[in-house]
Amino acid sequence: MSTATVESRPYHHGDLSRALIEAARKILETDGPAALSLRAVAREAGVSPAAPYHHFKDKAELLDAVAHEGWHELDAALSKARGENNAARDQMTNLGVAYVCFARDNPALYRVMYDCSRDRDALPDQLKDDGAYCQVRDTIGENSGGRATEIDLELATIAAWCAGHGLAEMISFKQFAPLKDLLGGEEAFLRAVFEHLGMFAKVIDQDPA
Amino acid sequence: MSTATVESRPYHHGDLSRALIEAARKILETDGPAALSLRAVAREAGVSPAAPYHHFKDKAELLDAVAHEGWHELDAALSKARGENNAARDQMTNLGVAYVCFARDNPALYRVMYDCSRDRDALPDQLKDDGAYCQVRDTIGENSGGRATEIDLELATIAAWCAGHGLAEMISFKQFAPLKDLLGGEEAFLRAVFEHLGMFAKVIDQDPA
DNA sequence: CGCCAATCTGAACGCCGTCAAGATAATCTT
DNA sequence: AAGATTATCTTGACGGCGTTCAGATTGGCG
Repeated sequence: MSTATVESRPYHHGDLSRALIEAARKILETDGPAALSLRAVAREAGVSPAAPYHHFKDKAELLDAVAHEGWHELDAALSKARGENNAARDQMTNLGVAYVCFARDNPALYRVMYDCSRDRDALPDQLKDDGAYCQVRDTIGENSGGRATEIDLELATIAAWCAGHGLAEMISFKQFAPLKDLLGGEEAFLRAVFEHLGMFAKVIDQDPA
Repeated sequence: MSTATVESRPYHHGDLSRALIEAARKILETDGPAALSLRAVAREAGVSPAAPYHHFKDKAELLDAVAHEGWHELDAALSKARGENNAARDQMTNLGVAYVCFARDNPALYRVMYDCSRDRDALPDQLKDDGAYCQVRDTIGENSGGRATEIDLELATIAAWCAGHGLAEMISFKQFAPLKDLLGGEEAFLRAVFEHLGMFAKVIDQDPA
């Protein structure tokens, strides 16, 4: 109930673009990024290797579409984390933890997202207009006691984003395993790291706990 | 004076392993990671496509060797930055800036370094014994007023490393260009971001400037 | 119904990583 | 010094990849 369009290959297939994207995501989850070839995607969707070229000019363009979905889902994950609101620094830590957990739970998708960004030397513009990036900025803004300039806000957001991404890329590294155990699990480890960043100290009200 | 062993192909070539590594690095610098195929490396070194298999069991093993050199050079870059010593927070910022500048100046090499790490879900162990990683830890340790537990030190190092890596991967993103101009250049931008991390607040003496 | 444009297939190109068989040269043994 | 052993390199092949192109098929529109 999942592989290809087994049921009597329709004439023109209906919606190949969507089917290709879903096939790509399935391969990503199942076999990882290394197994994600255009030919494999076409195979999984039940079409010939050349068929995708009528919907995407490139392999890269297909991956872009997959990445686009990924950014949307990351956005949703951060929204959810922001819904459960705590105060100031905790709220930022929660956001960071949610970000890294998304990357940990969708490693292949996360990799595709950033591979696409690297290839164009930029994060997708959508992020800055109403996406995950501005959720971080808004959260920082809401918690800065009004004493944050526009530039400080931007810099703090960049700092937060970079820290989150760096941790996201390393969270599964085996060297951290002993520390995770020591601190009582992966999420506790994440919180501890984020707190050691002394994150956004310049912008967010500090409670000297 | 650089391409292959043009001078009368010697019988057995002498030191192919080294030649292959250098060929790989040259291709990386010249044409980027996408052009780095084993066959291209062999071509550049002036040998047949199968020759490398007598020195590396895999393409991955060749890349490992290249990455190994990269980590060594990063180590050297951080050492140099640590030599020009300033006080506490500045010293840490300098280390971070040096790290990101290394990545910016050797983008393809840096990518190979982390690609190898990702494939094995771990940073090279050498880093923790006497490499770049422990330079960061030592610097933090030296500047913590003695009130840093072993665990705090480790967490602060991880936090610093992740932040550096995240920034290193994004430093060339076009969205940051306006901010760089506004702050008077890329290095000023880097310093500003690092300072907004409020980095290592838990561990390093804070001067309330 | 007939035509056009969109969609899909089949076969091909050049590239890739890798391997097995054979040639060649350095090294070791005596 | 000569022969045997081993390390090194080449040739040729395999399957898989991204991509293209000519031709078949089909849906939509007049």
